[in-house]
Amino acid sequence: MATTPRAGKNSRERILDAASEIVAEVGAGKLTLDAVAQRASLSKGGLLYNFPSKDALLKGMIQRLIDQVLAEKERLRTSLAGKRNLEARASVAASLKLHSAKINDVATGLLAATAENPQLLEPARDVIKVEWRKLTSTAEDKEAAMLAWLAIEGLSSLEMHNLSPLSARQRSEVVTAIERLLDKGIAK
Amino acid sequence: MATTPRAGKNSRERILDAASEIVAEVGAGKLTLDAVAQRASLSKGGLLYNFPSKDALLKGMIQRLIDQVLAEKERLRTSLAGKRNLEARASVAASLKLHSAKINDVATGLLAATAENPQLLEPARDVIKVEWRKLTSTAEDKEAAMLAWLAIEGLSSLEMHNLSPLSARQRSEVVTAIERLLDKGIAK
DNA sequence: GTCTATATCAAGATAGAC
DNA sequence: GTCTATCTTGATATAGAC
Repeated sequence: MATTPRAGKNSRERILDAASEIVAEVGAGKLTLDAVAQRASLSKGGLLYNFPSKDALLKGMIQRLIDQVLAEKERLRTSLAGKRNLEARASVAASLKLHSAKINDVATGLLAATAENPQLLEPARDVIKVEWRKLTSTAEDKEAAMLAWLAIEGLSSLEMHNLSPLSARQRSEVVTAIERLLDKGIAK
Repeated sequence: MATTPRAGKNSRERILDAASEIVAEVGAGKLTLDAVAQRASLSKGGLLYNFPSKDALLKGMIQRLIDQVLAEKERLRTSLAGKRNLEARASVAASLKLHSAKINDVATGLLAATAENPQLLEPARDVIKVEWRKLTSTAEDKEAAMLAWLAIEGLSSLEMHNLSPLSARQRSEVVTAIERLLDKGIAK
């Protein structure tokens, strides 16, 4: 039903789609080669031809996810151009926008999957470092920008693990407060 | 070397210690019944007598961790008594204090371990909900308290996964900024 | 309450045909 | 490039003796 159309895609993309769907729907613990192969409508052998190991598959999934998030942030940065603490705003907006999307469930699962092999997170580390550097070096109010970014990070991490205690009302209060923080800063 | 003394403890505690050490040192992916039994100096059969399944073991680990964190927060709340936005401060202080401790590595690992069985996080969900309710209902400045708590949550989540891009300097700037936020609030 | 031995199973990976 | 069949391993869990 909610399955992405896969006709016309090459095997690699089809496999990545299938794997992401599994992670999003039933969690990384159920991400087996068998399951991926079945969902991508090909055999395990065919799967392993495209991704020679499970690690290679995870690596591919993570890279694609990173690319998607960066692209979204890029779009939002453009649409927010001219605002104060722009980079922080773009990050906040991207995080909020992606939250409701399937992509977030994938991220959650992948994060869990990296527990056995933290090295898989290396590309994410690099990206975060670069984006953070942009954020801190271009902010009009560095402290506000850092806090806003961290707060959104906290919110998103809690929601990822389904641990968020915020009511819908509180959540929107928080979003408003973050915007105000980015506008006005911390009181003197 | 850094092994906790285990003489005089009952099997249950010895097992929980051993399991926590494994998770902290080599990650949840290596938390096998064999490894735990060996480290706790007993057989796999003996282990399974105390915890009839791996899930039961994980459940025990998580509960003990929650108890430890709550106890730490309790102590800190007392020592901070009288300050503005007390609950938020106690959470922030507890999070910062626990960061350097072994307990944080255990938490990281356990979080990963819950990927296969999200239900294990249920007790954590409950505790977070209760603490959040205290925080929001007693805060002198609710918005500041919420943001401070979320920011610390974000920092701690990033550090858990070794994803934090903050330099040592920036980290202490952030801590200072959070304190200021709790003192003065967001600017009007 | 703890031990040894073993059953069972799931999953990643390989080999070679087509 | 994809398939089937098979190997191998590592892990949970059970059974029954001590």
